[in-house]
Amino acid sequence: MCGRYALDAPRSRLSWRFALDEGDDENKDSEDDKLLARYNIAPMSDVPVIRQSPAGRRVLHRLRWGLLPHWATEPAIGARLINARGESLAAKPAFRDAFRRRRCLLPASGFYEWQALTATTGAARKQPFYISLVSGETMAFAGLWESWTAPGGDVVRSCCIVTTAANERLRAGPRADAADPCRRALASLAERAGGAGRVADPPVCRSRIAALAGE
DNA sequence: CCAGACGTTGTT
DNA sequence: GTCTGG
DNA sequence: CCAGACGTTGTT
DNA sequence: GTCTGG
Repeated sequence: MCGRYALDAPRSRLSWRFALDEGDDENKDSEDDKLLARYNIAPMSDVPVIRQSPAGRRVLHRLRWGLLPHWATEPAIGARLINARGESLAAKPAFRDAFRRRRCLLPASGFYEWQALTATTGAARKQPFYISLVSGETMAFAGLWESWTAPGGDVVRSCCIVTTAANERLRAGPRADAADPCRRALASLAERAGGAGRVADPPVCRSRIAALAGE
């Protein structure tokens, strides 16, 4: 599953990595800088998404994470449709249409998974892990998207992330080695977030994730 | 038939 | 404990 | 995913 | 809009 992730990549890198076609007017979004430098991306926020135009152009667009099917009655519906299981989405009413006609990619530097700690104290704590490619390269999630029109007429473009069985090739856990690419990437993200280019994210999450980076 | 959901995860 | 909102 | 709410009455 | 549960 994926409920939080990070993206820290300039447009030029995404353009190269995913062979984007430049020139689309939507490509020039004044908030791009904020969208492309985040280490704690949460559902219901706007995220950069790569879509293919009818003419076949690959373009970076900004959509809300949390799918709003065409039959949705209120935007809050999207809060529960942040992931779609790859094994079943073709048959699910919430995802079927989007799966047939509206697929996309969500570029990411890495993503977070939380593991429950069976601490001796009764307190149920969770340990976050940051997962990224060993190469350090930008990755992308498979995604679906929708365009939803609110009763009032406002249009909301939304998306969700396709999930699948855990990848067996994942390394068996973070190394103590400070040179571990995953740790280096997270440390870099945490440092960036604490510096001048800080992004607006919940302080509690920030400290927890920063704590992970520090160990 | 109508009403209500429409999704995922992880778990003693 | 469980749901909602972000 | 996490954080935070979780409820009712009556009212200029 | 379409499926599921009652």
